[in-house]
Amino acid sequence: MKIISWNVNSVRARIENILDYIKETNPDIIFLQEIKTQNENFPSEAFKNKGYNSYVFGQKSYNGVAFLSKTKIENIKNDFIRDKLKQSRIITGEILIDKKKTKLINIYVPNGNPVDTEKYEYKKSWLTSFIKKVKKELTINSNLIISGDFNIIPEEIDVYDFKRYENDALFKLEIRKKYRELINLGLNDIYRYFNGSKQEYTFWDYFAGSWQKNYGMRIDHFLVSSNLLENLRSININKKPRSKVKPSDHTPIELEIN
DNA sequence: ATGGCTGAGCTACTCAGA
Repeated sequence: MKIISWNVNSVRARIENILDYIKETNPDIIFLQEIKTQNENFPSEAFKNKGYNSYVFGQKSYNGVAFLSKTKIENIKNDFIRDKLKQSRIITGEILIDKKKTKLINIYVPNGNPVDTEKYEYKKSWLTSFIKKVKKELTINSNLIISGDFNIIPEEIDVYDFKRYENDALFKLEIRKKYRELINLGLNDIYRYFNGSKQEYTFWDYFAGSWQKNYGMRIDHFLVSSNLLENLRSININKKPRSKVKPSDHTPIELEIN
């Protein structure tokens, strides 16, 4: 099955692009982030018409995450961690992969900039709570797929010019160490797992011709527990949606697993 | 290069993103 993660930067502003993408790619499950709408305004009908169920944890104006899925996702929850600011940043559910009960965790990690503000503190405490909960989760379920917009550049090769980002909330060592902590729980960065030292990005700023100059960064990830490695087939960053008219600033990553 | 786009909410302009 094909599982996709995409920060769409508003599901309503992006609806045509998303429907085109679905038609071209035919994914089984999509993890959406930054839907920027409340549940009642989510375009569930448009997705229903294409054969997808919607599972939404929305919020007015900002944030918001959702699953789209051709088949039912069980045990949908939005209380994986207690969010101090009550922002809609995690939705979880369960599916079967190769008869293994697998937990899907769709996340939109706080950006954290500027670093000398409470926004940065929020990102750190959010990540600390998240790591703690993932660790606990792994004691009861060894089949996890965590994906979404992590707002973390894991290593120097994951950004066009790392020196520019050394004091940025996406690349500060303190934040990258949180990512490593997560990995060290027994999770695998699947893009790296398949691609060695290849340099590809999932995000390009709207301004200053970042896309045209390929001034990007890899901040959207798939982390998969070791127990599921044998089921992985491929991973792909699909740059096509970023090249279209009225694009999101992020592009989808596509995981093939069965 | 701490903001030069973009979106939401709203109908003038702020907040947020990365």
